[in-house]
Amino acid sequence: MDTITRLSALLADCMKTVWPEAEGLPAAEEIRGLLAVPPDPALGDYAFPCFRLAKPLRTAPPKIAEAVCSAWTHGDLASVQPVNGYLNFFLNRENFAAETMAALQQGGDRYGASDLGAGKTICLDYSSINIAKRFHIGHLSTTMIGHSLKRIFDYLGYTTVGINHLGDWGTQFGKMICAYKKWGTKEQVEQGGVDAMTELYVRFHKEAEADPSLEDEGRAWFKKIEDGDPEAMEIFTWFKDVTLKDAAKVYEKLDVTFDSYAGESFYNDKMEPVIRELREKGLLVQSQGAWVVDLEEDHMPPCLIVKSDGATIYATRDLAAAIYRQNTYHFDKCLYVVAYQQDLHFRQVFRVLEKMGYPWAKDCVHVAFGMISFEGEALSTRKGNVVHLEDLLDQAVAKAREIIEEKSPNLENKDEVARQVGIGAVIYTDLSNNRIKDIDFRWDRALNFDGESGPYVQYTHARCCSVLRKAGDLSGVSPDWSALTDDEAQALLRLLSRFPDVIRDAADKYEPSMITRAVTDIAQAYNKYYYEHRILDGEPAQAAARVALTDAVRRVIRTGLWLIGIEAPERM
RNA sequence: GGUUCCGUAGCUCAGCAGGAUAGAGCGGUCGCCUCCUAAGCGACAGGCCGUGGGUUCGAAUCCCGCCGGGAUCACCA
Repeated sequence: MDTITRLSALLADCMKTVWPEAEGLPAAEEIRGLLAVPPDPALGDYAFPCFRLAKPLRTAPPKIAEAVCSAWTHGDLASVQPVNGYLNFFLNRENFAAETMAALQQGGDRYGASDLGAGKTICLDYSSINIAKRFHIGHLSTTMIGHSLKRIFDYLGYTTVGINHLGDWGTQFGKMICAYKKWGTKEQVEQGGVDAMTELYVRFHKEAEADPSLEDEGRAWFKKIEDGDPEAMEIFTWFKDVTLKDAAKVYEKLDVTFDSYAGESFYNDKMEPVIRELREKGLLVQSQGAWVVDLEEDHMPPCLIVKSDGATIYATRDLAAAIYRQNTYHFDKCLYVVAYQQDLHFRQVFRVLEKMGYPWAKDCVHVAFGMISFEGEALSTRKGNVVHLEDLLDQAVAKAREIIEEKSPNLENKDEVARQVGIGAVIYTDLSNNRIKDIDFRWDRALNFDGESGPYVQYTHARCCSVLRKAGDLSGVSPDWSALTDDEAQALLRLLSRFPDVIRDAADKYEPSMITRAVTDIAQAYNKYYYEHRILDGEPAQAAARVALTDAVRRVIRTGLWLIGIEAPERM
């Protein structure tokens, strides 16, 4: 049991002793939640506000605080002082250090991991790229938030299923084939890849303005895809392969993987049963020539299921996909890491699932994130107002390489470290703010390696590694935890002790940025500690304690960075 | 207009199941490498927490109104 949990339990007992008859006293668990950190460390390490006890006990808060203080008998754990209605606890620092270090050492490389999610499955729908489109910065958030959440839930013992719900269906693919047949060559697409496909698509639209009959030809080609025409399928599948090969390069750089690439086309033959089911359940009504599910009682516009031309739409596919995922994976949660623009769409789809009588509809969650713009303007492929992710990653790596050349000319594996640092910087920026915040991409900010940044945290990790290399072997020395009773070490220990809670909070809120912030705080606290204290000098027992703390920081930073998808080089 | 999200330092943001004097980073000014990595550390400057009410012993945090901004409102995804 960690120190805070013990403190909470003892405080609950203590209050029960003082007021055996009282009702409405908080239980240990509740106390743990109410414990606060005082604004000034001089006031104590933890504080319990007594104000809400005033009513049940019919006593003024300062009196309550005094009564608890005089009954407190656990000075070995913490001393306590009454101040203005607060119980201010001063932890026994050596004890806190010893307990926290014990937990850290017991956790080892899996500190903060748990079996909380044992037997539970989480599906994550993220990245979900479109076929024939280049991977650009607008795809980074969904990719990295999803990837990070997958690692976080893995770490907490859940079974996770990462799904890249490919955007590989729709009339545009018919148009692309049409354009390819008219103006394209095999070599052109083989060599030009996705860019060549985009060119064909752009050309199609240009020519279609002059010759509207092209639109019909495009539609005809899409119909052929739907019907499984061999030639159409061959080209379509090929386009898909080329796109995925292109995306694979980026995924490899980011070290992002998926368990499934079942995209929209995968559900082509799975929508008919859904439509039938909706009809049987009496949910489908005809409106303006289309079939919809009315959601007026939910204050939402109707959910369109079948268009007036008889074709299905993305809501239909999302319904089919959700049902398929539940039947296949039996998920406990299905997370959709998709931009907030689609908020209404998901609310509609989830509501329709509920109306269909699926109790698991409530387990579908839209993990929404903010929009990305570029230097203040909306991203637009047509206007050329995009930054391709590969370019961004390459530039970040190049910048890292420059800095290494300047600061660590003797580093052995410069290219490898430049790759880790450059990509880490990009990912850190993406996962540093609450996901709902819009991001205005700016080159100067994306390539800033100072202050709160990926490289800063990685640097701190490398610094820990450096200290540990110089420490030599202290395994025979029993650490003297009283060497960790200073303010800086205690601040660091507090952050480290809270880290497992942070992981759980991040999972509860689907918020990787909480991890980003936690590792940043730990890095800051360590850098401060590093400047205030000599780690390797002094008595062996003291050095052993400080080295152990350094090793704990190293491991926690490494774990934290891993959870957000960033590597931790040992030198930089 | 309906729905929904957001508004905290010049900029980017933490803090929001209410708690003591609102915190970081960037940018600015000024310090710190005979000592474990200066991609670091410290100091200074910078705030009616959009605004007006309400609830409360206590509100940046909860509720309501208003102002400002984003997103969205069926045959694209």
